[in-house]
Amino acid sequence: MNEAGDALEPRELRAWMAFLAAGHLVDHEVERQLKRDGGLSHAEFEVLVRLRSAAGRRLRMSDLAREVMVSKSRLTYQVTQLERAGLVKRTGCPSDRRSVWAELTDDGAAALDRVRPGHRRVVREALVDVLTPEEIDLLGAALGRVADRLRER
Amino acid sequence: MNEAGDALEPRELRAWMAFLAAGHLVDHEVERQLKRDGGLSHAEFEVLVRLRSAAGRRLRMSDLAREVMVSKSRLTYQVTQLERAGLVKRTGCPSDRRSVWAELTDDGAAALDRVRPGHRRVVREALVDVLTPEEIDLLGAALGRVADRLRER
DNA sequence: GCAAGATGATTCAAATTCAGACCATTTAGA
DNA sequence: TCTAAATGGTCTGAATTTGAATCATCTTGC
Repeated sequence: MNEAGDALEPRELRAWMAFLAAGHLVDHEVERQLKRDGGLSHAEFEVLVRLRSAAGRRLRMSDLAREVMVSKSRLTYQVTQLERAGLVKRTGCPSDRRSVWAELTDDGAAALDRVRPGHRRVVREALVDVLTPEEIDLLGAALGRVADRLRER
Repeated sequence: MNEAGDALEPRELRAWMAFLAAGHLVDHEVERQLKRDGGLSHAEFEVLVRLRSAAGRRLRMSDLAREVMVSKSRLTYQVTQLERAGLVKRTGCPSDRRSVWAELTDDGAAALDRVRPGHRRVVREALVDVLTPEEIDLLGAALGRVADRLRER
């Protein structure tokens, strides 16, 4: 019934526009809180979060880039900034001398602790608390599938 | 049961991460297609889309900025680029001499026609076709509510 | 053991984005 | 009618992002 290039149906269009708008607006809130409470961009925050939960609090640059979904050159810049702020440090990896470990410092962990409560509050207020538990589950399942599909390419 | 700064429950966390990841990945696809097929960024494309559906194919800069959800200075830059490419033109507004109309040109409309089929295909393949009709509806309702809440601030 | 290609990361210049200052006009209020 | 505040846009310099080029190190296949 719908060819690939046809206009979206109203229901589809509504979903697409809501998806776009919610993405923009929520991210804007998140960005604002992180900047205000810790001087961090959202991407920088994500870097710290991933490092925190990694074994030995460290990851190789390219794995980190993959997880945070940023380009390699962008990550290089961000890690440089974080390093300058003392929140992360770089170490050479002995087994593969091409790669570089980015490692969370104690200051980095502390910075994370400082902003995380506010961050959670924003995620709650902007997204979680606005949805019913059923919606939460369905959102997780549906958008999880969307993300998985796009990752496996 | 949940205080504002507590960690998210697993179900909530899954939804939040899926929301983030899907946002990034879908936007990446959209960006890629628009750049490839028409040399447009997603934001530029949105500008053209809004102008197309506006009365007289034109909007004042600040209304446009509000609709596309970009800062005023960013829109100034983007419209300058689009104008340079001949897809949009600026006109002074006679009733309020502060404001400026951004108006879609015929070339702009043509450019839109050129990229739109591909754009729809991407939205279909990345999002719409991955979801059931029920999920589409629920996504529209739930995220529509999220967006509305954040807009009314 | 070695050349050719893959991989990990950085660098560079150009393009874009940001935040705030700024200018012109309009609106409201005394 | 004036003036202070609000609004609409642009501009500026600094920060960030992009994409291609580069460099060094691994891996493969011979």
